[in-house]
Amino acid sequence: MMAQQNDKGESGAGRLHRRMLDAVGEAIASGRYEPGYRLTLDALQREFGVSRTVARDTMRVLETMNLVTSRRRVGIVVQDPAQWNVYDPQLVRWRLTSPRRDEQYASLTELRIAVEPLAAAGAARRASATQRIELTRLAADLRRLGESGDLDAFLDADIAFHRLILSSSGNEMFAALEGMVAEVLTSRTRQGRMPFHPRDEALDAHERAAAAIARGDANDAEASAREILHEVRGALNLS
Amino acid sequence: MMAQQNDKGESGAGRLHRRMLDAVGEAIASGRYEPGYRLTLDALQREFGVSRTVARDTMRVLETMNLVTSRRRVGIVVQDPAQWNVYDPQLVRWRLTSPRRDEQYASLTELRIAVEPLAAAGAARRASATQRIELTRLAADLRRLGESGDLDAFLDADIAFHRLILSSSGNEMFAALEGMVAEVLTSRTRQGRMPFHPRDEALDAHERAAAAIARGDANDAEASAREILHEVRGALNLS
DNA sequence: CTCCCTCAAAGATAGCACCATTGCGTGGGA
DNA sequence: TCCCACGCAATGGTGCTATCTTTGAGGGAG
Repeated sequence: MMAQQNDKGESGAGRLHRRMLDAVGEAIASGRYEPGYRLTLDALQREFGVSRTVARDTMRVLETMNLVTSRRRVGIVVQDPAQWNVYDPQLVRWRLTSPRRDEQYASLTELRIAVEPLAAAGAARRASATQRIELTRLAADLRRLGESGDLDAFLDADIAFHRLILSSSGNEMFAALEGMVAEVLTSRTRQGRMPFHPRDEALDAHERAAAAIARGDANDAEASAREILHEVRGALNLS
Repeated sequence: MMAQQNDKGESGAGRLHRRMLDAVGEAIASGRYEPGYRLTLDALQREFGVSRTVARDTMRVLETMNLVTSRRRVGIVVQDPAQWNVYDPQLVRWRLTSPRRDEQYASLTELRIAVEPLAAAGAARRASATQRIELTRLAADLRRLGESGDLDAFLDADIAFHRLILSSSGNEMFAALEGMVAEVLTSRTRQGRMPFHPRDEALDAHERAAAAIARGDANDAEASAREILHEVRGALNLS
């Protein structure tokens, strides 16, 4: 009867609950809604001009990410960051586009340093034949693109290289970090945060890692991956 | 008209959507609903005797975990495991109580091996004074309980020890793995999967790690943590 | 006769409004 | 001080409309 004043009129059309989710999620992730801040469904549906259904769905999703808890009579309470489900890719994205992006970047980089060497070792043991070949090809591409100076193409190849190591590691927990690594690498280049001129050592290490994985040498693969990440280490204020 | 035959009658009362979530989530995680299997809201609300609202909420949550996608006209489709949000603690739990628990256990253990050494190094740099003291105390407890043979108490202390390292690492991505580590350690003991008689080397390594963290020696902390995890490595069929 | 294109109907989610129930925190009264 | 009633806010339910998109039927062209 007098329902839809908003869904078709908006550019986004469908997925209007996605817009609300992004808005609220980003607000919490960025700290604009502090821990302890109380929301109510009523306020939310008025603020976003949506129905109770959509507001409820949205809050339910944020609840499973542990961004909020909802209790009767008290409302929807923003939780302490320590409780958050920080591996949720959506939350990672929100945090990477917020003022606190630097913390997030540092944490993710440290996680990369932890995971990628073992992922490389796993790949050396468990990658398929085609994955090994593809990895070798990508290492060669990296060499070529690095020397040609095409940073965008280099970034793409670099992402593909690291993704492939993770996904062929045979460990789905590692593979699930694909998107995170892509995000971090992209962010690194885009921001010039880590002045980016691929050094010979790095290119060598990529090739050595690819070769080690190709011939199934887990130890060397792990060591080479560690070397790849060595320069990254400098970006964090540790060691 | 024929609505609530179940919510009050059940012991759980409130959170009836939690029960449905667990049921469907566990079914998907265990592979009982294979990738590509199509659910519909109608079928779900009939199967679980819930209303559309609850069914929708539930599916929305599963959707943000990437366990399913819901497309118009086609229904709700179970996604490929590669897409799953495997770091969601809820999903971890479902997978650990499913027939495929062994894969999950192996993956998580490998992740521990990757993360804990770096977490220990981080703790050596960034732990608070009280955390360092507590860690030393826990290491001593472990020695005592290990020698006394009280496996349950040992498990509790072991969990506390590893949790504390993760949470004092200063990296919230590491800290978020607390629950996972607790789950893995518990599972290890409960199943006798890894025959558990704390060896002297392990107890020594725990004490060395605690001492290294206490005095801020990141390198030694990392090495000691690696040593702690060394015996765990044998449980996986790698290296 | 067959193939392809178009278009309409069907089936399913997306979303809305409104309603009853249930916890539970707070403040007023004994 | 303690207890209880009141009201707020979430939980869960019902029925409806809008919209999308798949699928299949029908018709025209080769």
